[in-house]
Amino acid sequence: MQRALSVTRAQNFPDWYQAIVKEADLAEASPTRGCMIIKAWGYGIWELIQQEMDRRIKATGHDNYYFPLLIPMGFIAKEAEHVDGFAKEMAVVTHHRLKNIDGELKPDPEAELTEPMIIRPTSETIIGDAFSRWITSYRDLPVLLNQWANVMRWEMRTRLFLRTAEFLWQEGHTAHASKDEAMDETFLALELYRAFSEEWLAMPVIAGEKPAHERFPGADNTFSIEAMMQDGKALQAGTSHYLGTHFAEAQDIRFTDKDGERKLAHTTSWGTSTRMIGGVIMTHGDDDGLRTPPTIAPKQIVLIPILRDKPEDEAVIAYAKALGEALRGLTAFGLPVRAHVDLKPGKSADKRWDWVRRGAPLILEIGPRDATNGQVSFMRRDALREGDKLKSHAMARDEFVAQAPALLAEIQRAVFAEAHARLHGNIRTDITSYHDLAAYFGSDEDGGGFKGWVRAPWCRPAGAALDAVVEKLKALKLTIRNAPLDQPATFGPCLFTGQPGVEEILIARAY
RNA sequence: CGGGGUGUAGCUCAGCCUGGUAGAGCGCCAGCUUUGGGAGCUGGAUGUCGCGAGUUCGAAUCCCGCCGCCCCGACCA
Repeated sequence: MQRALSVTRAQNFPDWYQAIVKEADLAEASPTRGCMIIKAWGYGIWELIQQEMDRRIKATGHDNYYFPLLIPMGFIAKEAEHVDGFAKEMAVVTHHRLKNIDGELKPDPEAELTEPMIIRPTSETIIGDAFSRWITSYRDLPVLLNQWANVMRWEMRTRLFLRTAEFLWQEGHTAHASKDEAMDETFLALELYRAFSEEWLAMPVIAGEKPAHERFPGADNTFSIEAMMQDGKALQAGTSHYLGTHFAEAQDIRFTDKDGERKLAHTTSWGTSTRMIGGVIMTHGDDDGLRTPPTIAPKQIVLIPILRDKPEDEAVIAYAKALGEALRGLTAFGLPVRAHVDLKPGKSADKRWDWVRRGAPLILEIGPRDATNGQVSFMRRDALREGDKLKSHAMARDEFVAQAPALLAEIQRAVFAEAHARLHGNIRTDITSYHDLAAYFGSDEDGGGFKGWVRAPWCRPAGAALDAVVEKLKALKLTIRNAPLDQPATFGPCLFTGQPGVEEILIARAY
């Protein structure tokens, strides 16, 4: 069977991922190492993610701010764990002028900065500095802010959307009078991400707390949402941190409480990034390209007029334009329907495959017969084929217009249901020992195939005992993703030690 | 940053071992044919062979250095 992509998932999942990013016109590598050029379809998806995420962030009482890209180097040094976590991947700005030296353009040695700047890898330090000036009284709290920005981390190995040196994200930063309040905020953000991911990206996730060794540098608690990709690997799609008073101590974020005492503020931070697009690709993509969930499809309904250089072309174009106009007058997911008439010159078959690869949810092919009979021929991208053939539906024009929002909602439900079944059908709870874990994940060489996740109790060891567990998992290329928020009342024995378990964790291969 | 691979037309790649005029398929352009679905025929255009230095009468090919990308590892809130 001829597929719209050059590689199938079964042949080679990483190659398939690269093919879809390129062939669905999402992004490409740039001349700048590790950084990507996000193209129209990919950036359009990001804008729709931003729009709805921003709405939800504001609806929970946060305001947007903007802080500088460059951070004085001294700032990053203030919180010890934070430095350790980020020092290795920092881009540093050291000069403010170039000079032509012997025909070569070089940083001017005479223009070296007295204090180098780092390009923000995250903004805790520069926002903490502002907090220390803004917060003096309990009346100033809580501070609830968010920032949309680009950040840079000098990653050793990059993959488009999943891990790039520069990426786009939102970072929420808040300061509170008490630990309880800050913890509530941390969970609020986590729940916002869970709901957003499932409702808007149609990407089911499991929210939980990261184990100690996976915490954000400088956090007391780190929580994540984890999604399952079609190869069984886990993808961390959002994180939320309770930072305790670490940054408050390091940056002197103090306030006078009602009782007249000077107290340290409790801070949080939380973020989601363009990485979510990578998650959407590996959740909803198929061998014909992306199946973009209608909520985030830059064009939800694409109309392709079938033209043949004949007089009747004009009527076909007029019919398609009028239909597009009618569709744009509708509302879906609380927003105007995004319908597009593709009038670019070119063969209609090529145009159709372009939209199949990008994953426009509804693809309409409007020919002379449709125009004459007042009909619509359309394909649902989520259920593109019947057997080897493309499945085309026919419907009266007015009925289609009446049905379009419901169809989009149905597609959204369908892609979510598929992903939901995959996630919840592939978490094994019957693996109770490291031996069984190794038997399950260790059998790769004999063609292993799809491996899901394992959910099992553990005794939550610390120190050297935790290191030993991490090593054992590493031998199987496994990581602990998180301890899901919903925990049972009682626990079986620890998967690793056989001692009494204290919580259940998810174990998986991960991106 | 370590090990391996790789870089030749817009894309996928051959040519490199054994130095001697830069190739194929797809795509692109033109013409004709076709027309409810990834069309056919004919003709055409397109290359600093990743970059730099070297050996040679002559380098895509051999030597050295550098860079990008891919895989594995390390690293990765």
